[in-house]
Amino acid sequence: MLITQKKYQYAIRAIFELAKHMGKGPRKISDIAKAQEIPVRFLEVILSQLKGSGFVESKRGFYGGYTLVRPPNEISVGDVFRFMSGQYETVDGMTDQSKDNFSLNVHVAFSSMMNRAREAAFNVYDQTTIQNLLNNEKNQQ
Amino acid sequence: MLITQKKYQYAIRAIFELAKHMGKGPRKISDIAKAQEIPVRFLEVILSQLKGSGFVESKRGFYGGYTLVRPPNEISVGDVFRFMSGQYETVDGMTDQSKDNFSLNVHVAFSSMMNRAREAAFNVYDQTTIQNLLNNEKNQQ
DNA sequence: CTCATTCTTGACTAAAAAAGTCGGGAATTT
DNA sequence: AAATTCCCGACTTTTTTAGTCAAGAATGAG
Repeated sequence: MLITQKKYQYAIRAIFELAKHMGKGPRKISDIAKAQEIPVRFLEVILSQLKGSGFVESKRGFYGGYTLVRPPNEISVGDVFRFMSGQYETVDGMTDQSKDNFSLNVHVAFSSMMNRAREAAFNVYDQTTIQNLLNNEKNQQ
Repeated sequence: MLITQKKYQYAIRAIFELAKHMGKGPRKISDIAKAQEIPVRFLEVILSQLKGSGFVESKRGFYGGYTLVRPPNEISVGDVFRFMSGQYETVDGMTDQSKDNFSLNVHVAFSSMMNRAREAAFNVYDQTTIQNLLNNEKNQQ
């Protein structure tokens, strides 16, 4: 579960959209959905989760919508990904190693390598901020 | 689809097991399955696929089984992963960008970042050979 | 030759995760 | 009060991953 989830991408794109709208008041879910081609109902769920991250705030009613409450250069893709993955209630409490109980073999080396790979990927995510994404868009137009 | 699949781990562990057995003739599927705690039937499928990679060979009959045909230090985890992912017939032929047709925006920057993350992870996989895993096991015992 | 053994093939089923939907309710503003 | 918009939890659908199975074909032993 570490790269290709649509949900993660949607989360980034929603925040990206909010970043573009900063200073202009709250943005409606339906508008974000339209702009970024995300299924509205699904986006509701995602934004609702994102509130827990502290990156966004919401307001109901006529002039309601979502607002980005931290500067785009202080939010990295890694932050968002990390938050989103924390949202799944992983009930087990067991590591892969304790589950299959022959630890003194390939498992240790293997999972250490897996961890290093994961870190390498997150290194990239952490170095990319929402602001970077915004800049990149500008350069392309 | 890039990190946690059991199937990938099983593939590595099977090859690892064959590496340990090198020079002693073919190893039976059932033995590999027992040694590495992999469901036999599933392992059949995996090894069967792996034959296409050129890393292993098989032989039927009484003294049959699987053999590793390349030295463990010439097989990297990345090689195996790459081969295994190629095994899925990805029929589409479309990139993520051509699918959703608004390419001049966050998508470009996002997928470029995703690619870099993927490369960073594979960099780790490529640097780890089966021999490395063997050595690591020895050190721990 | 024939029989036990072992891999082979392709289709099949099961389980889990991801993606997406829905209805009704609760704030907020006009 | 009425329109608007987010909120919440449960639900359904789709996709992916994991695992199974039965019948067949090669191989070597006796």
